[in-house]
Amino acid sequence: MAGKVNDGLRFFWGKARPAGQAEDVTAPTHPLVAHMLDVAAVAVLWPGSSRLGLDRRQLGLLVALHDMGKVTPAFQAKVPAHWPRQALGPLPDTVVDSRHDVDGLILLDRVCADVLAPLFGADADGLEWEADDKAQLWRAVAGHHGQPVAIDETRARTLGHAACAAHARELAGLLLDVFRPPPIPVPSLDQLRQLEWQLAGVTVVTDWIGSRQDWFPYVQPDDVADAAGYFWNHALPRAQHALARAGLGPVTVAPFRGIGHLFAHVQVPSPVQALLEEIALPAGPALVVIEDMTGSGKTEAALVVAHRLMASGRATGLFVALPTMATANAMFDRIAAAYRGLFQPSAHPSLALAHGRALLDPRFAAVVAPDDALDAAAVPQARMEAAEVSCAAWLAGESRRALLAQVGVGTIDQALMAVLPVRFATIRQAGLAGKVLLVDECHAYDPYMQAEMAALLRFHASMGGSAILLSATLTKAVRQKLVAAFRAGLQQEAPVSLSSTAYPLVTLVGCDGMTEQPCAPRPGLARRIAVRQSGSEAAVMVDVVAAAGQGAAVAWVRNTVDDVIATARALAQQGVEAQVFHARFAMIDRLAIERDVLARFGRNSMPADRAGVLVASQVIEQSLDLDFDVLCTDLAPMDLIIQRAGRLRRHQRAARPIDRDEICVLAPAPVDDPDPEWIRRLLPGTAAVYRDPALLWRTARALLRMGTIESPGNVRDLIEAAGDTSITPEGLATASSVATGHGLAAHDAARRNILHHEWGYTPGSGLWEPDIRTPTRLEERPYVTVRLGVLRAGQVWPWAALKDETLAAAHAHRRAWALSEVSVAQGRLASCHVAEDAREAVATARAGWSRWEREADDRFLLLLLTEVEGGAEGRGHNAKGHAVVVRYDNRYGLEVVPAPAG
DNA sequence: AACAAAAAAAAA
Repeated sequence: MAGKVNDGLRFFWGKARPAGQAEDVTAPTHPLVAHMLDVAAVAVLWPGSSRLGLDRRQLGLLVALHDMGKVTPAFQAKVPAHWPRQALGPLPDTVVDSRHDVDGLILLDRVCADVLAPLFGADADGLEWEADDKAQLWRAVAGHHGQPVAIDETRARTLGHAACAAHARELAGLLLDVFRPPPIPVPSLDQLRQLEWQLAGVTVVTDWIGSRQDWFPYVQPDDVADAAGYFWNHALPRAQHALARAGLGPVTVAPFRGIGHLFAHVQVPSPVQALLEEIALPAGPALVVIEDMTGSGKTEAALVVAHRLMASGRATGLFVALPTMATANAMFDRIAAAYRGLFQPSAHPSLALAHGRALLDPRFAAVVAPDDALDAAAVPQARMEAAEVSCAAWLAGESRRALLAQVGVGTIDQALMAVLPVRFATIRQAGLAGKVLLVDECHAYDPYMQAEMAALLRFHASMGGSAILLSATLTKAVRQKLVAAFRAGLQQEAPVSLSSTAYPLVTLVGCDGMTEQPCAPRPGLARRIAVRQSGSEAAVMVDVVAAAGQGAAVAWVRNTVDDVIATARALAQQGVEAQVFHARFAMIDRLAIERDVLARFGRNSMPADRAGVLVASQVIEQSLDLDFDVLCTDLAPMDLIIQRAGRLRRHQRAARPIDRDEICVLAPAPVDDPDPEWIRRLLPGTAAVYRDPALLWRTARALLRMGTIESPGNVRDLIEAAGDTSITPEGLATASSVATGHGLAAHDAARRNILHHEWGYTPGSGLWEPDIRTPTRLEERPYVTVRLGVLRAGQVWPWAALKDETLAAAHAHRRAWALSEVSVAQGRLASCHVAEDAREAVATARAGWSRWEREADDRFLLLLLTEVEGGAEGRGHNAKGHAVVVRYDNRYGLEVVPAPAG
């Protein structure tokens, strides 16, 4: 009879309740066979599985086999009380320890090879599966612990003769009998690579879902005596339920009916929006690059393309990637308002925010439904309809799972980790597979991240995915590189060369080539800003003071925090109380300043409040919608100067105290033959932050020559002129080439780190070593996270809890500490001093932190502050071991100064 | 000699 479990097999356990968990469940363990079938059932029903191109019976069998390694004594002895003596006799005194994922691969690939042979077919010419190719499928299902596994030949010889070999063969035969799959045809190499990566992802996703005890209650060994019966009558119904609860039930995409159906507020589409509503998209996976001015409605235009790609069956969901958590949070709000329009009204797609701090965002936390809320049967109809935006708790709980939601918004890092050899990269791949990958602000990346981006586009295209890139302007070189990466993923090695310098511009890329489509700018958005160079700090200071005297809204963007603070102090001496804004504040204070700055200088600011000076670091460069009458800035690379200039006269205003379309750039004169000290003499900090002085020099020179920044008129020319490395003055050549070298090294480092799709899911596809942590961003120098605390009544309180009482509650603990953080260069502060009598209180406070934060005590510092006039003070040591005083001032932020002697 | 902002970090 089909699917009858041989006597002993049902006693093998697959899951055991962790010690200490409630005993109110019927069984202490879950049979191995049951767990295998649970997970297989989830795989068969998971909508994402359809992309694999496998028959459900084939998929079910492959995924069921993922835990084959658990038949070994090594695994069964892990909980001696559950040792299956009915099958294996008494528990031996010693059992060799071994990993069940590695053992699983050996059992599948070697021990059970002949039993499982019927799964593999031959093609029309009688050509059969290569042994190595079969091994890849086994690797995909066996390597379900986050990274690919290799066969250990010594272990393979041992296992081949072990008693459990017979059990493994029986188990394989049993599962084969449950699923009775038709043979899988011989794949092309390309198909195989796609299949193995995707299979690896599906196995992990479904194993995570199928391992939830509350969705798959433990059963008794006798319940799996009829394995096929268990699969059909228990596993499948539970899997369907589980998928709905996880927020991964099937959803249907709505047909595209025009931009107005997605965004009620769009009455008249902008030219780029109108173009993208109509333009013919290339067949198959497509890359669409949209370059247009800020304020032109690029995001809406991108969602139009995304919807069209989805509606034409090329994708089932969307992931929006942004450069920062703050921009991701803001985008989450915008997408939340529109995403339901992508799907049929009856569908309940999940929308998730994916980044390290997602659950600290109150807007996301508010839409996280309890586990059962998405279970259609359990939720009253009224509530279903009311739930405009929702995300299952299971998805929301963790960033890797959040990527699985039908619509996701998050940091680019979350997507980049899909192409890095980090644990469970495959689940991130599974999350992105079948989605439109929308990358916003895609110019904002350094060489390391650019190389990762290229790798991501290539991998995504290899998996059949489409992508949309948004930017104000890309250099041609970057656009070329990203286009080439996508085409490489489509196996199109023939180079295409970009020619258009039009702006705005839409670039369309597909299997059959590339087209560039110029586009008109949105009417009324054109800008022309004059650029005035100022050669000394003092002169800028005079201008700022004068403008403040006239009641203007003035901003000075400085390149270092120390300069920001020093400038604000100098202004104060002249009677001008400037507001200070940079990132060296505790998060709670930074957010408060941000709110204040937005109220004063934002879109809805009142003329009476606007008079005043803001001295800020790069924090106001992007994403904050600020508007100043007068804008000064330290010299910076061209794209950043253009970004900063966008903060001048950004909004329509009736009257301005100073009414001039002009920015002032503090920069040394771009003389023809600058000496090596050219930038450092005037702006030493700037030289350290922006390492290529030639880039700064070309920026200053181009600005001076053109005299204006005109959008859309000359921004492309300005950026290309600043990036033209063929013009590098001799005096700056050395420093410039050092900087270029750093960039190349970073680029190379990324290329060494990334995963190679074409090598398949093997240990060799990347640096998978467990002790290597591959970062998504390179850190040029180490930073520590300083958490500010205050000792009161023998207890350490997070700084934030003193500022906001609601954060003092126990449940707000995590949030309170996160809001009390400041990031400081380790060179300045490496350790904090804790007085003898505060030691216990500090230890108690740290004990409440997450394991990661607790254990990395050289990276997560707790600084005890004592209140002093105007702020607070603490003590510590810098990286050289010198004693320092940390001053925290409510207006100026955190400063580290040498401790007074003695 | 001098240094922005930015992200990540537990398993099935």
